Formats: sequence, C-alpha cells, structure tokens
Amino acid sequence: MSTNNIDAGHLKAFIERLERLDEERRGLVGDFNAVLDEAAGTGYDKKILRKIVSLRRQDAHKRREEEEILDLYLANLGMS
Amino acid sequence: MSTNNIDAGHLKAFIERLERLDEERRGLVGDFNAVLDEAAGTGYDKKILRKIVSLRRQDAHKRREEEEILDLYLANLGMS
Amino acid sequence: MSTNNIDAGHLKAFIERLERLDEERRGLVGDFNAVLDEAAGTGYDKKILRKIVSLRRQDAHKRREEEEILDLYLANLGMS
Amino acid sequence: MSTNNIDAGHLKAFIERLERLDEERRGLVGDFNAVLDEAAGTGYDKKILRKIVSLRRQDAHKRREEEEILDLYLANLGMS
DNA sequence: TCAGATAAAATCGCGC
DNA sequence: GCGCGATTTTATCTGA
Repeated sequence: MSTNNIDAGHLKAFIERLERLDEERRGLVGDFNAVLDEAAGTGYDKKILRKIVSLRRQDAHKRREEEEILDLYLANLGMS
Repeated sequence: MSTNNIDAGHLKAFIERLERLDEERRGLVGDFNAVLDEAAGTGYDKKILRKIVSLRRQDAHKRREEEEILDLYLANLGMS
Repeated sequence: MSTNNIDAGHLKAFIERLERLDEERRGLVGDFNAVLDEAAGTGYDKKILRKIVSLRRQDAHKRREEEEILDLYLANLGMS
Repeated sequence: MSTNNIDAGHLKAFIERLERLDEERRGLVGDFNAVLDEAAGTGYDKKILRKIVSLRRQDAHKRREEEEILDLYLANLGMS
C-alpha cells in the first residue's frame, strides 16, 4: 500500500506493454523472413528483394525530406 | 501475357507483402518508443527500461534453451 | 621481452592511430560548424544548409545503391 | 546579374565547403574503421578498442576541465 | 569471419 | 540552461 507499490505497479505495467510490443515486432521480423524464404523458393533473390524494399523506403523518405526543406524555405521567406 | 508478366505480378505481390510487414514492424518500433517516452514522463529511465526488457527476454530465451537441453537428456535416457 | 610486451606495443600503436584519426574527425566537425556559423553570419539559415548537404548526400547514396541493384539484377540474369 | 545570382554563388560556395568537410570527415570515419578491422585481424576486440579511445578522450577532457577550474581558483586568489 | 542491416545509446543543436 | 528532437555513434544480429 506504500508509494513503492504503486510505482512498482506502474513499472510492471510499462514493462508488460513494452514486452508485448517487442514480441509483436519480433514476430513481424519472423514473418518478413518467412516471406523472403517463400519468394526465394520460387526463384527470387533475397538480397534483391531486400534491396528493392529498402530503395522504395528511401524514396519515400527522401520525398518527405524534400517537402520539409521546401517548407523550411517557405517559412524562411515568410511565405508559410 | 508472357511469362515475364506473371513473374512481375509475383514479384509485385511479394514486395507488397514485405513492405506491409516492414511498415508494421516500424510502426511497432514507434509504439515502443512512445511507451518509453510515456514512462520517461512519469520519471522512469528509458535506458533502464530497455535493459529490463532485454534481460527478461534473454532470461526467457535461456530458460527455453535449458528446457530443450533437458528434453534432449530425457529423450536420450528414454524417459521422454 | 615477453609476448605480452609485444602485444602491449601493438595495442598502444593501434590506440594511437585511432586517437589521431578521431581527433582529426572532431577537428573537421569543428570546421564544419565554423563554416555554418560563417554562412549564418551572411544571412543563411543553418538548418537549411544542413538539410541541403544531407539531401545531396542521400542523392549520391541512392544513385550508388541503384547501380548496385542493377548489377545484382544483371548478375542474376547471367549478364554480368 | 541580379542580387539573387550573387546569393546563389555564395550559397553554392558554402555548400561546397560544407560538403568537402563532410566528405573528409566521413573518410576519416572509414579510416578509423579500417584500423579497427586491422586490429581485429590481429586478435583485438573492436568494441574494447572503441571503449578505450572513448574513455581516454573523456579522461583528457576531464583533466582539461580540472585544469581550467584550477586556473580559475588561482586567478581568483590573485596567483595567476 | 565479414559485411550489411537494424537497434540501441549517446551526442548535439535548437527553442523555450 | 534544459528538455526535446534530430543526428551520429555504438552495438547487435543476420546472412553470405
């Protein structure tokens, strides 16, 4: 019933939420690799598939960054 | 309608599945960090929380391995 | 004259080389920031300058990666 | 021939100086890692080598700070 | 072992 | 001057 208990309860709850998310994440990594294996089974090259996913993500990222810099310019010119 | 088209279709499907999983994974990483931030907001130390999650995962992993070894021993002794 | 001494000598030499490189690197970071300050002094926005440098580096990086993936495809098709 | 052109020229010059410095910095990071690899090849542990360099830098930093404080004290006592 | 990708930790620069 | 977000650096993990 002390403050410590309450804190411990909080801590426990946080840890449990973190562990749940971490497990889910690890599950998805497993799924990702399973899909890679499946694709490899039908003749695709895993390395290439990873590269494609990576490049496409980078594209999206760069596009977003370019928009940001445009915003910066506009803000700088008092046009935002 | 050539074989190439079919392959392209397969490839596209694989890429999409991979991207979906990758995005979900990244989403979970975001959620994880959000929980960390929330916990930090109530006074916990992020680094320590991460460490706890990591240690508990390793514990679980070690426990599982030890059980496996035990199973092997038992099987070996005809006691499984 | 023991093996330990020889190892110690090697270790010392490695550490010194590493420290020299690290110091040079830190010097360049200082120079970089000095140029940023200078540019800021003539009215440019540091944040934008950083962004430009970063975007241009990403461009170069992506271009290189795209060449790599092309090579991968070609190798995969036996055309390398 | 407008003011904009002059600015653009300035901007270009600044960007080029920044990129040169950034590239040099990245080159040194590469060299640093190359030395680490070389050391690893003769049996040293990269992680530990990094740690040593980092600790020694912190030591040096702390020593410098302590000297500064000492200088302050001395100046304050009219003994500088 | 090696490199490449990912995750984790530390550092830095900005705004309040 | 300090938190906060972004960047950089360090460490881990995986596949070749």
